[in-house]
Amino acid sequence: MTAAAPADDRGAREVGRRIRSLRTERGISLSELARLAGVGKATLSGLENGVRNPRLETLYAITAQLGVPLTAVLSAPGEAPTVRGTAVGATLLEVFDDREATYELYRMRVDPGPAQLSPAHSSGVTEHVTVFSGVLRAGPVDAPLTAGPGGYLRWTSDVPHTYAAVGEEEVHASLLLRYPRPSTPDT
Amino acid sequence: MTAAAPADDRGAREVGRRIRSLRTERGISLSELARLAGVGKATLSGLENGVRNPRLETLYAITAQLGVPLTAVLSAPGEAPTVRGTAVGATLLEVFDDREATYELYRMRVDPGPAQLSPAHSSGVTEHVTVFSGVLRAGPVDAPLTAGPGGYLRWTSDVPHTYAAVGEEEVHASLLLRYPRPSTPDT
DNA sequence: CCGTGCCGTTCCGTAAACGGAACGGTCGGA
DNA sequence: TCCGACCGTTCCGTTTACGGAACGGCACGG
Repeated sequence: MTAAAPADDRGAREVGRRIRSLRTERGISLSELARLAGVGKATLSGLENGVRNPRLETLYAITAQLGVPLTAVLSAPGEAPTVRGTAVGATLLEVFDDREATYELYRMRVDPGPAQLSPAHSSGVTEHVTVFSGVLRAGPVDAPLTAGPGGYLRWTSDVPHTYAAVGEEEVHASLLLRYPRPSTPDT
Repeated sequence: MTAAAPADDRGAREVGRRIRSLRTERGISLSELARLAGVGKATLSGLENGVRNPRLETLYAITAQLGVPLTAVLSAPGEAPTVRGTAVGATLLEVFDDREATYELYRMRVDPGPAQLSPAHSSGVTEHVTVFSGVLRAGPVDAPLTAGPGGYLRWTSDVPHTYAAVGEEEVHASLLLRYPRPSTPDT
């Protein structure tokens, strides 16, 4: 199938896949979601299969019913990685400032191949990684840790550390950097 | 029918306003942007004035020409919480689809006060929380876990679970939901 | 003073997304 | 075994966003 996809602007297909994922996660049928969202079954079917260019209104009705913002189903393909290295690409998703620390939340991708080294950060900085797919080997260069899908790694990054994908599959993960605030500058 | 505004799903108007802003910021005319993006002037005009429900494809062509991601003209960042309960508010930051599982990454805030209960999810779903600030008590109702700033919690959420802020400080955290894929529907 | 060029809007025929109905397939109970 | 309910896909007439062309308005130059 899909020999000649009628309307694949290579974004529509991914959007469809995400919607289908969100729907099946919730355990509801296509028919039911279509009814709840007030759209036709044909519309939703074609949308999930990536054979339609949905109107914004349609997407909005569906994502609202799924309880997610529009941005959650729209791929950000042209998005330039914030950090880029030989093997690691990371996109900054959010920054959170607290009195005690600053957090930076990244989506990280590690390509197969040689490990990438990262210099030591300032004292007290910790890194938290949750692996989505692939197998990641990361941590201090002298004592790296390994985690597969769903796994969690944490280390203090005040020493040089390394990232590497184990095997041929590229690794997707969330990376959280925690920078403790050196002192509390009163406002 | 056709009240005054034919197509104001209160999103289309804002989208149009943002596009017009981005265009005028760059000092280019409507006609020129339409030509560069490969869309008709009528299309862009109607879109900026919020009298059309654009197709995803159209929006993509225009935002690409403006050099901004699609998300830039849709919902503003820091939008209303996606999930809202008595004590917990969460915003979906990203969805990641893997062959084995789907991940949803949220920014979560838990207000002080009574704990909020969450029903059981389907089997195999795990929740991963990294606390930014405050002290969080969360997990299965019969065996909740506790973590402070920088701490990490993980539990399987196929049983009813609870979230609560310990003390008077509101809790900020990242929440990662992992939904194992029940089966492999596509090729 | 009027022609020229570009602006943004409006008109109009066409292409495509839309909703409703019909279809084949699967599951569970009588 | 049969029947009914529901699933997701496909067909089809309707609605509507689409691009091209024509329009009025404004600024500049001859």
